[in-house]
Order: sequence, then C-alpha cells, then structure tokens
Amino acid sequence: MSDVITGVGGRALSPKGVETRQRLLDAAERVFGELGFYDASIVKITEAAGVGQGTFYLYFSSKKEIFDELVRDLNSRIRHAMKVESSKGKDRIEAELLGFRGYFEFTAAHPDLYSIIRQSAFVSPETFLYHYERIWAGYARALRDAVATGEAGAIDPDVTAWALMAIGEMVGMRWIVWGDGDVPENVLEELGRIIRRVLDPPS
Amino acid sequence: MSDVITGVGGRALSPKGVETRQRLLDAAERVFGELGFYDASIVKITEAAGVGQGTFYLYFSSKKEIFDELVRDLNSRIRHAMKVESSKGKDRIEAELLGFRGYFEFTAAHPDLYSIIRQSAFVSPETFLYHYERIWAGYARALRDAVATGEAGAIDPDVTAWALMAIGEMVGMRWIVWGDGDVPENVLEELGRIIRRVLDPPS
DNA sequence: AAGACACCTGAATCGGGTCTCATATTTCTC
DNA sequence: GAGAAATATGAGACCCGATTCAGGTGTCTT
Repeated sequence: MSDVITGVGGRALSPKGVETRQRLLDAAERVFGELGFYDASIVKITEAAGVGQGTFYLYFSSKKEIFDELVRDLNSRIRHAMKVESSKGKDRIEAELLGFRGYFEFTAAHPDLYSIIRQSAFVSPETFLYHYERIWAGYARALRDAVATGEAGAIDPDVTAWALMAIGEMVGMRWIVWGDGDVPENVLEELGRIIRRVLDPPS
Repeated sequence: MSDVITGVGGRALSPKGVETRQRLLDAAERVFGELGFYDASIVKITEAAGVGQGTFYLYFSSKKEIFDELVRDLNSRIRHAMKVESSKGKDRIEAELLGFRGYFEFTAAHPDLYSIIRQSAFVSPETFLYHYERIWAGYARALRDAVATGEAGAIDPDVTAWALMAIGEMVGMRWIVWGDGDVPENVLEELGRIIRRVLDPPS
C-alpha cells in the first residue's frame, strides 16, 4: 500500500509538487468531462490548470495515464455514494433501492463524469473492466449475504448482481442523461417491483 | 422510403458507383471494428477498400457520416437476429429468452461491431439513442402484448423493457466480450429465472 | 471514334496533436 | 546567501489526420 504520491519516474514530490499534480487532475476532470477523451488535449488541460505545457510531463507520462487515474477516482466516489445510501436500508430490498438512488443522485450531480467512465471502454479497457468489477463485487457480496440470511430466495448472486447493476446503469442513462436529470417516482416504484421479484424473498 | 443509393450531394450512382460505395462500407466495418472510431482514419479505410483517398469523398462527406451509416445497418441486423429467434418461442417468456440468445449469437459472431455501437455514444449521440430506442421499442411492444393477453402480470412494459434490454447488454459484455465468447448454460438458466420473475406471469 | 459523363486519383494544403529540451525560476539545505 | 534540487516554462521538432483539387481514366451513347 503505497500512498506516497509520485511524479513520472517515481520521483517523490514536495508539497508544491503534490498541489500542482492535483491541479492537473482537477483540470483534467473538467476538460475530459466537457470535451471527451479524444477532443481533450494536453494543452487544454494545462491551460485549465494554469501551468505550462511542459509541466504536465513532470507528473503524468501520457494523456491516458491521467485519464485512468481519474476513472479510478470516480469509481471510488460512486461506490461510496452507493454504500452511504444503501446502508440506511432496513432490509436487503430497501438497501438495494437506496443504493440505486445513491447512484442516480451521483449521476445527476456529475453527468459528465458518468460519460467519462463510458469512454474508458475504448480508451482503456482494463480500467473499464476494473470499474464494473469493483461495483459488481459489492453487489454480489450483498446478495450472497441476503441469500445466507434468508432475505433472498434461491437466486444466483453473481448473475443477479450483473443484472441489477445493468438495470441501474440503463435507468440512469435513460432518465438522467437522456431525460430531465431525474428518475420519476413511477419508474422508481417499478424498479422496486423488479428488485423484489428478482430477489425473490420468501413471503 | 427512398431506397435509391446516392453519393455526396444526392448524385445518383451507376452500378459501379454503388459497388465502390459498398466496398467502402465493408472496409469501414473492418477498420472501425479493429481500430475504433478515433484511430481509424480515412486513409486506412480507403486502403482497406482498395481505392484512392479522394474517392471516399465522392460517397461520404465525413468520417462521422460513414460511421453513422454503419451503426444504423448494425442496428437493423441485430434487431433482425433477435426477431428471427424470438418468433420461435411458444409463449412470451420463451420468446424473450430466445431473443436474448439471438442477441448473444450476434454479439459472439461480431464482437467488434458490438464495440462500434458502444463508441457511437460519444461519436454520435443521436445515433446511439436511435440504436437503443429502436431495440427498446420492439421489447416494449412485445411486453404490452403480453400484458394484454395475460402472459405477463401487472408490469410497467416501458420500464421493464429498458430493464430487460440492459440485462441482455450487460450479460453479452460480461460473458461474450470479456469472457470466452459464449454465455454458459447456468447463466442462461438464471436469466430465464429472472425473466420469469420480472414478467410475473399468472400461475 | 468523338463527346459526355461518371468515376478515380494522390500530392498538397491546412490544422492540430504529443512530447522534448534548453533554459529559467523557486525552494530547500547548510 | 551559495549551491543543490525541485519545479516550471513554451517554442519547436515531429507526426499524423481530414479534406481539397487539378487533372487522369474508364465507359456508354450515338
């Protein structure tokens, strides 16, 4: 576990270097979010960060590297948002629905970031895979627990986790990204019905 | 309904022109599939088609235009594959599962093309939307019919259609694109269980 | 076979990108 | 405050892509 922040070549950074690196990351988030990976350029990122072009290469060796770093960061923020919400649920069904709500809220608050992650599919397939597997793992563990405690019926937790994750992503895209930024109440209700049916809790 | 094939500027094409246009489309499918939209270049497409660079602009006005044409073509092939399979089903549940199989078979046979469609999200959002809405519309109509005939319970066909489509896409990605090109039998079985539960047919 | 018309060509233009490097500045250490 | 180390700079070398254009080739008609 090395939490030490380094520049290119593993160079240790002074507080000033750490700050500049962070400025570049923040700028990259804005620029990638607005323009997408391919239309974003190093020049635009350094301009947004208020540093010279050459400075970029003191901290990141390529455009892809800073992009990957950003996706990992977003992934952990999304999982955090979901976990915070879902932990408020009294049972597994409620927890799942709240987890979705957390996801939708994050998506609504950061529609650009949502699109960044989708872009990683082509920019950096490993990172894209990492993103889905991390989220999936959380779902699958929760579902295994639910089966163990009898809150869910005879389901396959692994396959069901992929299915639920898929639904959350699609609904976020359909009603938040393509819609007016909010998932309507009737859709949330139907989502509740679907989750209940899929989880098959003993009555 | 104009089935007349034209070049840039609506120019009518002779048989030779039609053939060259098709050669470019076939080449574009291979090049986009292998390299993705951004790394593909007009030069590479014209080389793969065996024509000069300038020829490209006799038939398509830009890289995006030929890409959009390709996505629309793929969309109709996917829907056709799904329809052919699902029409073999004896009831709605079986039809849905067969439709998924058709989709998986298409995905397995054309993994590159699958990725092309995902790329359209950034290259051409309208086309991406078109793709999902066309597929969704077919699902939703089938589900409405199922509700009417009593093959499905008190479901919201529109929301349920988005959910089922999402599941199919995610499973295709997880087991075909990331996996070994085939959806295992046990996953298909669990998928059957999920569909049955979600459709809620009266027992 | 001459003219018309569709088709084809690739070198050249133009724009824009990544990354390097010689040099300058700031900060740290003693 | 002098020397070392870290940080910063932006012009320019280098590369590659989309698109245009002035002119060449094939094919059909009469």
